Parts: sequence; structure tokens; C-alpha cells
Amino acid sequence: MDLQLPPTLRQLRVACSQCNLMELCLPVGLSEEDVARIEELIGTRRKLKRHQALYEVRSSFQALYAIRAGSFKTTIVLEDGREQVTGFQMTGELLGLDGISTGLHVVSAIALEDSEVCVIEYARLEALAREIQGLQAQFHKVLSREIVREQSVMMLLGTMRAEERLAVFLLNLAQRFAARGFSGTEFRLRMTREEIGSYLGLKLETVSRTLSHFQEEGLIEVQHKNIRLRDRERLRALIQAPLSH
Amino acid sequence: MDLQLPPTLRQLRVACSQCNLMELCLPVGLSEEDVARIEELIGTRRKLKRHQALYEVRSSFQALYAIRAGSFKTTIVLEDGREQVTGFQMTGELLGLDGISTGLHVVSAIALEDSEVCVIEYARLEALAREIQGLQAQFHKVLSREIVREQSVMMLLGTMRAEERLAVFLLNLAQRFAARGFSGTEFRLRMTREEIGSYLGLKLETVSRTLSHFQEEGLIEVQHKNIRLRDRERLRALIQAPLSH
DNA sequence: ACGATGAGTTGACCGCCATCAACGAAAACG
DNA sequence: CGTTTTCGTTGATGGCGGTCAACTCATCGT
Repeated sequence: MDLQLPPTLRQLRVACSQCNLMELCLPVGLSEEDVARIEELIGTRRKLKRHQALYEVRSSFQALYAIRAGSFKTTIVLEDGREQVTGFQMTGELLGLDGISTGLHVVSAIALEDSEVCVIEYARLEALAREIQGLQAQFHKVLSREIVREQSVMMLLGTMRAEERLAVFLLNLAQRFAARGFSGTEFRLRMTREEIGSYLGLKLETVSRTLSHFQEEGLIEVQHKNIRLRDRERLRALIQAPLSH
Repeated sequence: MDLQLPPTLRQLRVACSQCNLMELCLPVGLSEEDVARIEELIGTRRKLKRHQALYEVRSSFQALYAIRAGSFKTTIVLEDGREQVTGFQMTGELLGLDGISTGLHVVSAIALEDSEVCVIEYARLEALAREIQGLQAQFHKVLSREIVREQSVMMLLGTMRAEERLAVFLLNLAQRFAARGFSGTEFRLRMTREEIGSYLGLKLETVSRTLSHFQEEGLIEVQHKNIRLRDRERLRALIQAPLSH
């Protein structure tokens, strides 16, 4: 998500009615007229309760979903039952991009808390993107950004140690909370240790131990799902030079 | 890449001049007229020698590249120098999608052998995609497919053991060679053990050992960079039930 | 052709994280 | 409100793959 929003963009966000559709509705260079047209895109809204699936693997792809409130995880499963969390999404982020490729979803999207999404019918989006250049450009950027995000996760999973993975994870969450106007220092984890571990390629015990370790080192405070970052700089430094103990 | 090409598509491929632009030039439902227009897209061609960079990290993004001949790796680097291979690309696949997001490339693309690419100026592609619905749809699918591919790599890195990772890697390569009309049973690795290891989150020694292990088990034959698959089924089975030894 | 250099193999040892297990605490349920 | 279940923490132990090292074998350049 873009952090530094020029003033003009803030206006656009307001113009885009009540919807926090940051990623799709905030392209630079859209006229007010275009913004109005984009509102046509938003079809129904959908509310989900905690643990409810927005869509399941193998279900047919019809729409993208912009998260209006709440948060989600996406998970992929192997035939033998092994499951992996491939991402955590929060307000303003898009879900469903995985389905464009084949017309079937390859991941499931599960609400981590009671949430609400805007349904964006994909056929309409494609049609409108053909007419509004700025929308097309922005949509491509969103797709590419997801590719880039996943590449950095590959890097994390391929080369980093447990401590580094957790540090990256916490700093990333903090940044995203801050970008949404929440505290980037104190926040509540929406997911369990097991889900964090699954995302980071670690076991839940390792996640728990590493968080405790961070606390002992004075880097963070942990109280169940509540996290407080106490020393961002050392946390950041840790990514390049793991703690020697 | 799509394997089952309906007859009409074979014609299109021929129509798309000499170019093997499978992913972009083979959308279903393009009229002959549209195909002709797509040819406008192809600007210059570029030849690269082994080890030469098609583009580097942080270089400005201007174009996508369709591989006409040869193969590439894409790599990402951390500040501390750690490097990871994020993908191997071969004939007919697209390079450069990572740059759309920010206008700067976040990976480097390096030729694994002497290679040739078609340069597709991105601005032109976007313009043409606005006019030709089939091209737009196909382009979105290519982007989404890359997202899906990376998700399966995340799964591999997050949950699989060394043996399983290698098995997945070999079977995937075999499938892609086969899809290009080459043997899916006997092929030559274009990359080193170190590059394979980097991609799979393993050290080169582990790659080497595991390949030797496969050979002892009669699953494959290895002679330096030449691989021969001897028992695909057991190789595939191994992914769900690692060898007990 | 021939050294020089990079690539690959194999062995010995070790460390990080998984595994197994027990306990404690919070939250969800009726 | 109390009970059950899920979630989280911590300890003990072990194994997979990393690390260090030595050696062999291609490949490439001059």
C-alpha cells in the first residue's frame, strides 16, 4: 500500500463515497468524472463472520473483493492436507487476484474477524479498465505489487532465520497499521501463532519462543495477541545481523 | 503455459510471425486482424550472452520481454548481500512483470545461456490492451498466473522437505520442456546447483546430495547437468510421502 | 594443449528448528 | 457463570539440512 498520499489523493478517497478502496480507487490522475464512474463498479457488499470463507479453493472466480473492514488470511492446501497461509490482508487490500488465471480460485480466503468487503464484478472491472486508462494502469500495478510482495516472501522463506522472519513480519504489520491511521507501535494480532507460523514457514512453538525471546531482549512487549514495539531500530537491525546469544 | 492448444491457436501462433510469444500472442478469441495489430507491439529484439543481464534491480521499467530462445533466472538481493533466485524462465515466458508496480525493477534478469528476447514496450501494450479485449484478458491472466506460481513456491519453501522440493522442481522442469516439444524425460539443466539451491531455499551441497540420493533410489539418472527421469510416478509420490530411509 | 577456474561430489560435524509433551490462560459456548 | 475448547508458553530431545573442508572433474580462455 502507498504510504505517502499526496493531498489530492485524500480528496479522491473522500470522493469515492464511503469506500476505503485504497488500491483501486486511488489512482493518480483520475478525473472526478472517472471516480464517479468507478463507483458503478462496486456491486453489493458482503459481511462475513470470523472464520467464514469469502471464497474457497476451486470455487469459480467471478469477482474481486476490496476489504472495507476487517482482515483475512488466504490459504492454499496440498492433496495430503498440508496447508499454508500465503498472505494476510487488511482494510483497503484486494482479494481474489488468484482466480483470474484459470477462472477458479486456487486459495481460500477466510475472515480473521467479522469483516466486510465490496464485491467488484470482474467482467465490469475489465470493461471499465478498457475505458479509463488510469484505472487500467492502477489495476496492473496492484497485480504487479502482489507479484513483488510474494517475491519478498520467497526471499524470507528461502534465506531468513526464524528471528529474522518474525522481525520482518512484525515490522510489516506495523507499517500497514500505520498506513491506515492506526498505531504502528501498538496493535493486536488478528491471527493465531499457528497461522503466523504457517505464513512464515515455522511451527507455532517457534513463533511463540521467538516472540518471548524478543521480549526478553526488550525489543517488544507481548501480551497474548497484543504487541507493542519497543525498539524498532534494533528490530530492523536484526534482519541483517541476527542476534548472537 | 497452456498445454492443450486448440487447433485455432496453432494457426494463431503461426500468424504471430516467427515469434514464440506463447503467453501474450495466443489468447483465445483474437481475430486475425487483432493478431496483425499485436505484431505492432513487438519492437526490437535483443540478444544476450550467457550471464548477461537483461535488466538489473532498480533499473527503470520500460518494457516486458518475451523469451524467444534461451533461458533466464530472476534474482532478488537483500542489503546484506544475500541473494535469492525467484524464478527460472524459458522460451515463451514473460520477463519484467515485477517492474510494473513501481516503475523500477525489483529483480535482475540474467541469461543462463545465450538467449534472445522480444522487447514489448509497456506503454504500447497498455494502449493496445485497451483496444483489444482478448489481449487485455490474456495479459491479466499472465499476471495472475505469476501470482499463482509464486504461491506454490511459497508452499514449497514453507512446508516441504529437501527431497520434496527437488522432486517438485524436476517434475516442473520436465513438464515445461515437454510443453515446448522437447523431451520431458531427458533434459539439460541450464542452471548450477547453487542456483537451484537458491531457488529452493537449500544449499548447493544439499541439492547435490539429494540428486545423488535420487539416483541411488533409481528415480533419476544424473550426469552433471544432464538429467534423466527414470521413475516419474515414484518421484511424484515422493512429494506426498517423503522417502523413509 | 594446458593450466586456471568454476562446478560438483562426498564426508564429518554441528546448530537451528521441529517434535513431543505438559501445563496454563483466555475465550467461546451453552 | 461455569465448563470446554482453543490458544499460547515452556522444556527436553532429536533430526534435517547447514557448514566447513577436501577432492575430483568439466569447462573456458589464451
